[in-house]
Amino acid sequence: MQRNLTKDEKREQKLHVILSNAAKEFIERGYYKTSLDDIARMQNVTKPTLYYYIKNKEDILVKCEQITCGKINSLLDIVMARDISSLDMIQEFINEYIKIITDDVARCHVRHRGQMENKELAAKSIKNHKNIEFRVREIIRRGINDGSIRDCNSTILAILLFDSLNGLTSWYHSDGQVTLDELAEEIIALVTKGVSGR
Amino acid sequence: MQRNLTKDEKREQKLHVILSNAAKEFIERGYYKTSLDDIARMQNVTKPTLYYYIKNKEDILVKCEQITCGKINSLLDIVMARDISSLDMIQEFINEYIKIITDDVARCHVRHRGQMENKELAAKSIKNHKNIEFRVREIIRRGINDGSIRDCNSTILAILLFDSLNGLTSWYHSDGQVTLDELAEEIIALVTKGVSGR
DNA sequence: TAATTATGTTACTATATGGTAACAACATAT
DNA sequence: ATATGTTGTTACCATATAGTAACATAATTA
Repeated sequence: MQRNLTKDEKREQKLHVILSNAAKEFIERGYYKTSLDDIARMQNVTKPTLYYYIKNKEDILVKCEQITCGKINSLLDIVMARDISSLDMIQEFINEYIKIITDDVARCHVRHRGQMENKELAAKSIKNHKNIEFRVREIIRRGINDGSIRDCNSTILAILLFDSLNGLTSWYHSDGQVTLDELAEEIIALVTKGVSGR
Repeated sequence: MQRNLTKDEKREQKLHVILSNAAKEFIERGYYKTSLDDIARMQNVTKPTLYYYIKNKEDILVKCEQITCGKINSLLDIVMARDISSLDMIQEFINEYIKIITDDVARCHVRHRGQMENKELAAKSIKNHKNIEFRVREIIRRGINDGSIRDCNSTILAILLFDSLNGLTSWYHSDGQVTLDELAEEIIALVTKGVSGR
């Protein structure tokens, strides 16, 4: 048995359910094809009730983003603090990033990042991602300096890395044939060694 | 001076203008935020006029897809017919694919692929892409056999390759600092050699 | 020139849906 | 017990917009 939840914890929990359900639906049917009525129905409540937990429809995207970017930045904090080569940092990052990103809320964020109708929110969203990309670029740059990473365009590399990692969100499902570990291994091999035969 | 266009050529041309404009707007503002009235206004016509060129709004996505997939499949025909190693085929493919994909109509297709509301159209769209992916996988498989490509999971590799290439559509703009050739070079280096320092 | 077809327009309908106001019931704290 | 804040409801509005019908006109063909 779980101890009784406080009022705030309950609220938090309900918000999380709303976000998960909405995220899943946004991914499967699209943001505009999923109405607030649909989302409310999934919680067995009515639309106005949602407004106790979210400011408006777009706020769902914002909240998904906050949660996901929070996780990614924490991961970067941890990885960058470790006493390992930059190449190893990248590998470690890939390993954990995959785990973070294959979750409905994160998927939803990746798919809708920077697409808010509210210009300010959209700008903030893009900035959020750029910041994460910048931090990874920083690791790459250090790697080029310490020799663990081949001399290359760190900007392009960072982008390509994120494109392939984020691409996972649209095809990887945990119930498929490929496990997360296999996947991570394959990606890391590709990133480090490339595909060349000899 | 250009010779006079036939009726059908004119029609074709107008359709192309509609598709380009719509594609650009769908990318920038989103499919649902761009109304048919908006698109019509760009051509200085009214909404009903569009219906002489397209069946309905979704048909714009379908037509963008047909054009783009046509180009990609032709490219694959050419590349696969050449008498070069499979690794070289992949390199050649990347080189040309980048040129195809950095165009508004292709961008629009990439962004909206498989997202039609009409289930049949969506299924056909996914199939279209899967077929292209399959052909690239076939090149990879041959490459593993002939030794030009390292032993790896061809399915995952094909997907990752397309994810990073298609990712270009959301950040690469020809007016930026990176030229298409530099970009292709960097991607090919990454794919073949990876990033490892030594 | 007459007839037909392609291309365009104005005006409209049907429908969906984000958001809100007003009200109800419940839990909690004093 | 009573007051207060929280969480929920029903009913509604405003607005957007895909698609169509009916009509007008230009262009092409017979």
